[in-house]
Amino acid sequence: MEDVAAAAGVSRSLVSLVFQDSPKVSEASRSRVLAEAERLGYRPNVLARQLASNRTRTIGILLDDLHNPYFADVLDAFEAEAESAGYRALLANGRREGERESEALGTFIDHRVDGVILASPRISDSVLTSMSKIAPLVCVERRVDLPRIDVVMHDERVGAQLVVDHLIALGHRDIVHIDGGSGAGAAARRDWFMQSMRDAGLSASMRVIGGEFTEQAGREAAEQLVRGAMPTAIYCANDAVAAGVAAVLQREGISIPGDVSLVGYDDTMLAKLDLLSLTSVRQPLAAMAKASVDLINRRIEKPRRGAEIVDIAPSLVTRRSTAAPRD
Amino acid sequence: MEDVAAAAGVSRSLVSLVFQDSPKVSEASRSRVLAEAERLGYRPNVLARQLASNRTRTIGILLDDLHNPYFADVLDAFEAEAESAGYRALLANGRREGERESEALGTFIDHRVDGVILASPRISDSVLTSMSKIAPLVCVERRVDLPRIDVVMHDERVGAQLVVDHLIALGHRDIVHIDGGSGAGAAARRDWFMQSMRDAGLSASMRVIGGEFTEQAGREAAEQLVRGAMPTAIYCANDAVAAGVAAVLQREGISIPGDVSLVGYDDTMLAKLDLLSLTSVRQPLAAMAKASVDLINRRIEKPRRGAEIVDIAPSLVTRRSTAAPRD
DNA sequence: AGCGTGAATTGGAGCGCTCCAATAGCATGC
DNA sequence: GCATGCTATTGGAGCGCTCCAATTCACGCT
Repeated sequence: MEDVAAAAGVSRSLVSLVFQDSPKVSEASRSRVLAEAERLGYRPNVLARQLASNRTRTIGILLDDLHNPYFADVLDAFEAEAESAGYRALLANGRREGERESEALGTFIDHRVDGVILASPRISDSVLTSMSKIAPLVCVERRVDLPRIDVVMHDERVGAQLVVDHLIALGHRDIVHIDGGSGAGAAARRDWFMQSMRDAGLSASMRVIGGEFTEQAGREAAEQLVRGAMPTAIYCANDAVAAGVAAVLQREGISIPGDVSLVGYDDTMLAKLDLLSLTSVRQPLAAMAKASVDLINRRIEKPRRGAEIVDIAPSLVTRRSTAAPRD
Repeated sequence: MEDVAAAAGVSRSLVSLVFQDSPKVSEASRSRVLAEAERLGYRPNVLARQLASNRTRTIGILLDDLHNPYFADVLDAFEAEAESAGYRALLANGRREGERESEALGTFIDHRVDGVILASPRISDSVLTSMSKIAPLVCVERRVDLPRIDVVMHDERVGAQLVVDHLIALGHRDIVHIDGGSGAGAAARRDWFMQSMRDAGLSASMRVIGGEFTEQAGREAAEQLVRGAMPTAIYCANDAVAAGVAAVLQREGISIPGDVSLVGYDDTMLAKLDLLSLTSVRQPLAAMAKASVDLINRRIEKPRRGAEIVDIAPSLVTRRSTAAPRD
């Protein structure tokens, strides 16, 4: 920096201002400094800059599991939003363990991020509370109820409603839900399914099978159905479960959607696969990302604000896995 | 830090040494400092530490596309390896554009990472060359030939050999390869397939169809095959292509592996899907990660070392998509 | 000529740490 | 009683930047 300043015949401060895009630098000085910097191959040291300004313009994004294609979509949306709001995104991989997640959160704090977005975190409330005193935290898809922690959810009620309405409109009545067991959000998904069915006057023909958010769980549930009474439609807790179900049905020679309609959740890469072409609920990730970054910005401005909960409505993407039931 | 030092009755320097795990601190001082730090909630500022020490103990990992499940596997392996070698991993998402990748590489450099691992990068040689003067660079799965840039590859020759041997052992002779077009590594994959077929004396019955590394390309190639002469086995440039092929075959009522055997590449989540259960070549990611981090370490020690190329043999994972051809 | 104005520029303190050379403390050996 | 060699500590300069208050400068105005 010293060298650039000398070469351009200005002070170090002026060089600093140029690289901050300050409006109060004359055009002449600006271009001279820029030219010399280019010539000398100077790039500002981000570390020093962050240390001196006490602002990193960085948001930490903590993901649960990058193997789940859903989180790749989540990442994309959030990274894009952070970037367009002028932040750099730092990424960490929680690998489905609360312990590792807490650690990653600590790393974010150590790096003085301006805020952290936690996607479906498993971290304990006590860790969340203590961290929330240091940096703004936003929980996505987990409804925590803690003093200064904002929450962004997609609206499970709407999701269930969309699925049930779609299936009923096609003529289905005998619908099974394979749930996500004790996984995050599984209870809400199941409960709203039941509520929607009841509202439609179908409490008699609705069924729920216990599962998990995995392909394996989908296979097991499907085998159980194949041995017993098949419904005309199966609504799965997520796309992975639906993939497991599809595998078993195919092996058994049961056609989708000819014999049974299949619905997933999350609209991941799996649903888009032509082999599966799965009707699925698409979470409003872009809107959720926008809301999250907004909440962080607002909490930076006003740290003592009360916690907010934002709910955003999902949409249904219909594909070839759903159709009217036979006869 | 000042406060901790005062509370523990020692100097700032001593506190610094404690947090560096220096061996020359007495047990008494160490525990006193640690206790006070704990009590006061002190955590060292990573930024200041990195600035002062001029070492970040951080490796940048540049991925091409997190939507491709292959890269989720790559990330896992490399992150784990970096961590166990005492580095923190910084992640960036290139999103399949050389431009964005160059930018991300610039960000890494700005953050003074100790080294960068580039997975299948599309960056131009000139950018690579200039960046390699600032930080150690390792290219994974791209065979660049530049002065100080090390390369880690999995051995395409072995991969092709494994596939061809497996299919021949099952009794196949009429084998089609759907290639990756102009994608990274596609040429090598195709060429070694042809070489292996020739070596087996099957040049007459071998065929290659032009494609791309996408599901869409797989569908198109499959449609072409369905309309023309079907082989007894199809070897795809990657798993996504195989998924596309499988979708078309299923729709046409062509059974896998009854009528035709299918082989993929990369052994991603897709291959593991029960619906597909795809025989696929597994890249030795853990070994590749280890080699990469090693190369970075060695280049930090000896920056002017000549470029090295490391080749690592992959393995074949056989699943239900391959079997002996009909009669 | 003297003045006020606003824009452009500058000097220097400070961000929170590391690291080096210097110092303190203390048991040894003679 | 003193030099010697340790190890445990300390002071202070310095990492590369930002940011504030102060200064300079050119300009138009009375």
